[in-house]
Amino acid sequence: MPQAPSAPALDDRCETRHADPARVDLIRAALPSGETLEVLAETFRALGDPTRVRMLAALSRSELCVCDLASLVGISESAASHQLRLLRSLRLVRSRREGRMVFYRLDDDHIVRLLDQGLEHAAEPGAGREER
Amino acid sequence: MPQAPSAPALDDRCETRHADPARVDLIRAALPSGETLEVLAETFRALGDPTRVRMLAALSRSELCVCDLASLVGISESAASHQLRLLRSLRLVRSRREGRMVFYRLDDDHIVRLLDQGLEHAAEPGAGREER
DNA sequence: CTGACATCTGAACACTTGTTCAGATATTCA
DNA sequence: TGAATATCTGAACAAGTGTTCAGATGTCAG
Repeated sequence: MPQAPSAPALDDRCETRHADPARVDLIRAALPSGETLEVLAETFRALGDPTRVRMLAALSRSELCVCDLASLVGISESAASHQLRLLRSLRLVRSRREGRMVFYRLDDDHIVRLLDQGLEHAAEPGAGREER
Repeated sequence: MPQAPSAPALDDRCETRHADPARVDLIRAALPSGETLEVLAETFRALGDPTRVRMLAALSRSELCVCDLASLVGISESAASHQLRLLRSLRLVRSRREGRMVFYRLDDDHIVRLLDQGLEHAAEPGAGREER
């Protein structure tokens, strides 16, 4: 941890002023790797769509096939299949074929906890987009 | 669980066949309200951006001002301000003015848990976009 | 008040995203 | 095999998103 020996700071921006850059560097170093953060964001983004979150909420109740899922959330089976492929690629859901049908369920309890945690926040008093 | 009394099912789609519609209706009824799911999705979507998730991860370590946050994640201060407004409107961060500077921090422990939960999933062996 | 600084804001742009559509694949039954 | 069902897939379009840019607001020092 260098502690800014002399450095009159040629570039006298705020970052080199009040909150010394050393602290910023420390925080930067403590952050998860860029790749991990990328995966994290990708996962959250998958949860960040009304259609998909409905599908996942439904799947947290019961295993379901594509067409039931589609009718449940009110989209075409094609659209559902596209979404399920995304969710599957991120290991949020898992598929199981039975005859001509494919049943989907949440991949693990992790996802349930994630949904519940989010619901807790969403259900908080005065949640949801309050300007200023 | 009712067991599909008669119902020859005029509309012989899959939804009325194997997984009886009654079960689907039960699940639909058990889902959180549409508005809650909307807020939930909006919250997750806010977390679903690499820039924002970096900002939040940084804020989980320390309170920071806009320009430190901007330099930390490598975007302009204007862009940071835009993102912070979004995060603030969703109650994910909270601001505090001190002189000309504005410091941001996570709104509550909820957010930390949400991030940690997501990180746990993202850090899982073989996480992150595996095709098929 | 004036100048400097930190942050905020609206408009506009390139880029991404979710859906639809048409058709392909896979499985069952006659 | 051939028809029917359930799901999957690629291309393409409309809608939404994050950034940049220029300028506005609010705060402090002189």
